[in-house]
Amino acid sequence: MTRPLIAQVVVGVPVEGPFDYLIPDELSAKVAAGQRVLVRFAGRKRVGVIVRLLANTEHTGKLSVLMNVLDAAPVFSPEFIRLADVFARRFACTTGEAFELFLPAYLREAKIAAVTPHGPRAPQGPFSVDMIFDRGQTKRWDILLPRITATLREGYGVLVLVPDSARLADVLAKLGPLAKAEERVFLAQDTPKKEYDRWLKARNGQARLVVGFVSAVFAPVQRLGLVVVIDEESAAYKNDQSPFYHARDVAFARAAIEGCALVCVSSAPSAEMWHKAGAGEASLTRLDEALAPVKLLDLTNFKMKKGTYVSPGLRQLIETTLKNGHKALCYIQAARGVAGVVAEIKKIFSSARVEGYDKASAALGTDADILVVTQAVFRHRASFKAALTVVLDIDWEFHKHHYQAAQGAFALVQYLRQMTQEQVVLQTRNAADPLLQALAAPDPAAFYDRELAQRRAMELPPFATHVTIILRSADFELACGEAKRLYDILDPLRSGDVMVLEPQEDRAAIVRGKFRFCVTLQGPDRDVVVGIVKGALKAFRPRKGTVVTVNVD
DNA sequence: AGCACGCCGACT
DNA sequence: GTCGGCGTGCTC
Repeated sequence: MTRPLIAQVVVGVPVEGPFDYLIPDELSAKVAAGQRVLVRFAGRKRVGVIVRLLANTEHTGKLSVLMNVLDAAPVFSPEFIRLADVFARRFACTTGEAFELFLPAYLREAKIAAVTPHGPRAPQGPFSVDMIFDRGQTKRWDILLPRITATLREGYGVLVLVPDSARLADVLAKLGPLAKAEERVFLAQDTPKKEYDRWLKARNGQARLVVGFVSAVFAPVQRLGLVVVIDEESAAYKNDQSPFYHARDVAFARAAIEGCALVCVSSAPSAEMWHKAGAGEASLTRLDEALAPVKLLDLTNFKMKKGTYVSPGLRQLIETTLKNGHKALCYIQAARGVAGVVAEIKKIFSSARVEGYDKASAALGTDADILVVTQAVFRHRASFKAALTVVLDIDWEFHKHHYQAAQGAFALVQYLRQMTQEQVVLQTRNAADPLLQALAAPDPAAFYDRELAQRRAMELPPFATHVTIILRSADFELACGEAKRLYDILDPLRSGDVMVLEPQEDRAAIVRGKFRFCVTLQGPDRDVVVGIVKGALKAFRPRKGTVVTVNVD
């Protein structure tokens, strides 16, 4: 092959590219796909990434010349170049923006990365997906630890994702000596230099076991042999800003590209993963464990004072529990606040020790007879147990108006069961709801079957893709008008099975003083729906003062 | 995204 | 007259 003269480069801007650059003689020995380069783009210097080298260009205008090759070796492996491509199509951004996301902040600027060349490619293969459904929290490690150990022993790298710092502590404790020697934890709140140092240790093959949060899914672990996603169903895996990627989905794509194993672990698998298992796209391993039974406490015939939660039925249950010298745990949504419930319960059970526990609490009052808690209690999921657990208002969880609400309520109940010895009671005014009954059924498959049937009927994920385009502005009229204007561009683009929903206020209508409107598209084929959105956004230029973001599923 | 170009209103 | 607002086009 003749010496490549052209480097195709992508940069972190919302235009797809790639852009062709001439390779000057003095740089010809250093250019390679995956290299970071310095280019002049639209009149100013930018850091870009070479995606391919070509012998000639198809671009008719005059070409600019590569200014510099930044690093001694490519920062990105061929697998990462493919991941950027897949990521951009999946989450509706450009390849250049994907590369920027993959890099630690320190390397988004023209600093030099002390990277060593990639080793020869030797996939661990084959690509496989396992869903471990561990109803408790301990048996999973009988599978995970040997797998992680074996993968490391064979000379392959391991990436473990955890949703939050409580899980991180649990996981590091379980990994024990393995973690001491080799783990590298990626923390978002690190300084750029520290984040870069850790990134570099993975990239240069010194850290072969990496444990981290959402964005650690991009950690450049070398010779990747195993990706583990702990508590796969956690909402924390969804990136909360644009691009709104889901770390589990990225892990899936990454394992497929690298040709390695993906293991998802959960006590309450997402409906998406349960569906994948049913469709043969993942193996399902069920680790059964006896858990406290779940009962519905029907409030239909009780008139309760507004803002109170203790029904006569619940009062009896708690009395019995206290009489037996046992503890009761009352779960309330954080937004309602624990203080009011603590006051109500103290009034009823004047001789009992009642304590609240939420995000702000220093310690869990383990001596209390009755604990009123929010989701913050799951920091103690592995250690604390009560005889009786009550979800004071399961309907609030169950009827949040987004499609993962029932899934979230199911997970909540499963976690609470792990902390309960005798029974979990759900107070409800919808005791006849078949999905809620399925949620309380002894066999978890009952819940998934019904939930997935409903999602199929309503054309919700995983049976369809939903893409929401959010327009935000400090000016209400502007945000509203822009949403309407975007809708008018999208509407004629829809094909037979793609629906475009009328513009409406976003679920979070005002965030930090910005009004939010959204336009939602849905359709059975993700590539088609995302393609339409990308096409429309190319033609749509938001007016000054409005920001557009895209959220896939 | 970010920049240049170009067209209209209100100021020394 | 011309300064500067922002709509529009373009980036190898």
